[in-house]
Amino acid sequence: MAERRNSSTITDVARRAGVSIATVSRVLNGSTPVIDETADRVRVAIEELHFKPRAAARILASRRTETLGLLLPEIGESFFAPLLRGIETEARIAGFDLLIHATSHIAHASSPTPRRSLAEHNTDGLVVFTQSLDLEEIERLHNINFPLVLIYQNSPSSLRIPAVVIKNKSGARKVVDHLIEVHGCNRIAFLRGPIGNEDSEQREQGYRESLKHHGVPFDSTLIGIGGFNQEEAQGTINNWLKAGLVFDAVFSGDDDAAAGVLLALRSAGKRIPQDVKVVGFDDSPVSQFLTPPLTTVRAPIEQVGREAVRQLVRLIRGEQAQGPTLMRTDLIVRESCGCPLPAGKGS
Amino acid sequence: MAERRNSSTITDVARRAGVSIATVSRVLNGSTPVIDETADRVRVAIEELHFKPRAAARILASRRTETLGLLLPEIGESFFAPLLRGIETEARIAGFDLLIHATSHIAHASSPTPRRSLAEHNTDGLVVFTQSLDLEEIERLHNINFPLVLIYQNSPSSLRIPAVVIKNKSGARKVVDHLIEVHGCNRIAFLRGPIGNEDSEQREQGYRESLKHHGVPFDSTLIGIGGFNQEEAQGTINNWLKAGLVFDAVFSGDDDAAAGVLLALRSAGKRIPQDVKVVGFDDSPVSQFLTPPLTTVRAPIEQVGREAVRQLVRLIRGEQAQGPTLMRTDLIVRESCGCPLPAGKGS
DNA sequence: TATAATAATGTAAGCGTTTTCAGAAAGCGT
DNA sequence: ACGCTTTCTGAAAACGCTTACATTATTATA
Repeated sequence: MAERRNSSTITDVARRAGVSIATVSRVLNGSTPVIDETADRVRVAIEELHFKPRAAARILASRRTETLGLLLPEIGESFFAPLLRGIETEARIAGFDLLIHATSHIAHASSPTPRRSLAEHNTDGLVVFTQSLDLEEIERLHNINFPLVLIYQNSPSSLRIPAVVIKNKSGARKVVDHLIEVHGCNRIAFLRGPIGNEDSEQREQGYRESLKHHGVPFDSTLIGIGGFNQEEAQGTINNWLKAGLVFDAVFSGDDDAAAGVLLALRSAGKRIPQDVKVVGFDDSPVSQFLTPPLTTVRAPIEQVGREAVRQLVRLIRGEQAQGPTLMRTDLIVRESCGCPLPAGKGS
Repeated sequence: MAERRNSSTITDVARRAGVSIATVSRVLNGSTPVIDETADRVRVAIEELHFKPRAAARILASRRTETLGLLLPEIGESFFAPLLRGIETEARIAGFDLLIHATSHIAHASSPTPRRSLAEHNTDGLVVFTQSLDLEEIERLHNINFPLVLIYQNSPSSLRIPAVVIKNKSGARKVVDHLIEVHGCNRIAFLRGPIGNEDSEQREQGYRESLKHHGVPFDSTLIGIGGFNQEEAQGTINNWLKAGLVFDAVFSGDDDAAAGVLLALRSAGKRIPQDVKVVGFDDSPVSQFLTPPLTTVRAPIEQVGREAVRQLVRLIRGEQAQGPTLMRTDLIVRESCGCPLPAGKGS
């Protein structure tokens, strides 16, 4: 590789400005007052030499990385962009860098072990998405007092790690209530997310509660696998249709899966919402573009990201940890549930 | 903040294994052969002490960061997830970490200067998305021989920086040809992307070429702003409709914008494709869910990400730089252009 | 005016690795 | 048994910063 080791260091700057490296460091960090005139000389020298402090040296000396880590099981579809946008924005505001690891492929990848663990010494704190880190490791990190914020996942009750989660149960409750109360559905299918996923479980609870509250019998054959993705949901609906299962509505665990439901239903000649009503969860960007526009539950994805980082930064700064933060949800009524098109939308 | 500085260092491991730190480093990196028995002792010690090497110390000593940077103007919608997935996957395979900076908010954010520049000393190389870094800085980095790969943007001709780009012109050409040849359109509007965006310009070229080739007159009033996002596109179409502009098709610069076009058209009571045909570009995940499913040009977004990282890694390893890599596109015919639904899709 | 307090700067000791260099041990041909 | 490689290992010097502490210059106080 061609050489490029010529770049200047703090020593060069100090020499050129006629001060000690400590003073340069001070104007760099504002850690101690420096006489204006001196500081200016230093700034000029920095400018002239195009000096950029090495992050590694800084980190090593200060023992602060100024970097946050984001752990994800995988980089999902519609859900992912707003989440990352929230996280990146807030991290930037707080002056932190962002390191991203999708952990899923670690297991079955060619590389034997992840070389760096994206924790402890490489970041000041971690935003941990559900199912991206096993409980054992979460415990270990928490026990050594490493700042951690969980998102879309509650803390194990013994640990009290701050968590930012969606009000899944009440959200699910709202949308299923709507299906029953407004549209008179009584054979409502539910499409689960990945196994072990908390969101999915809580949404199922809301679904069951709503059923119970309205005296609609629960039928376990109406619970299917959606996997929180389009393909699996599509497959499940196809199978059901083939098997002749009867249902008048589908509550899909998330919007990506709802897209699959719509696809499967339509290609089987079912009309939505006349034959089957469909609702989702998340109000991800796709949902308004689906056919018909999807009735869903708005979960403030970007806000979850921002709030998580805010809490993480507080933790890093040594402030008190918070309990779980519950983000509210809103029912977004569009057309896939059978409600009429809102009036007055034409230009 | 509570203490957690107790974690072990290479010195602790060396002492426990009864070797020098140099030897520990060697078994850590495999840089020099170490007798099996000794190596095992070291490995045991590492295990027992839960030793994790500090990345910062490593970077400082080795002058390699093992980190790649991704520079983006902003974290967009449907486009973004596949791109990042490609980049992250390939980076992981090559053993690099990934640092992400969205540069847009730097300009108008509260923080005066970005604290760290995500270049030179903080990463081994950079994947640079269009409009995320100004030409001056690109030149500077290239001149000091810093590994750089451009995506969705060609290298300034004087510089010869490797770039991974989409065959925009031929892609646009294909889809506009289709509109003219198959559907007989002759008042085709084009919705531009952000100003200065190369993709947009090349797509416009393809559009113009197709018009010219078929003898369809070019009308500059049919060129509008789409901004590569839903909102702007929606606004433009609304304005056109209000102004009574006549067009029989819209070629939207990208799929996000196409979604906006569809929304605006529909809310004005236009039928698609009967009244107006609509086509997009990218084949982003939403496009198949739009109403009607969007005819578009498939651009291999995830592949762009992967290829960019592969080239970047080669550059970092000191191999020869490549010229621009053009990724092929395919016309994806769905229904929004007026083509009939493909047969045999029912289950 | 002498002296204590205060403010600005410099000195130098780390931070935890990698890596160069040199030394010790072991193998080998003669 | 002798030197000559060939392996493996250790000592110690970087890497480029931050920061505790020492020093000097300045001002306030008696």
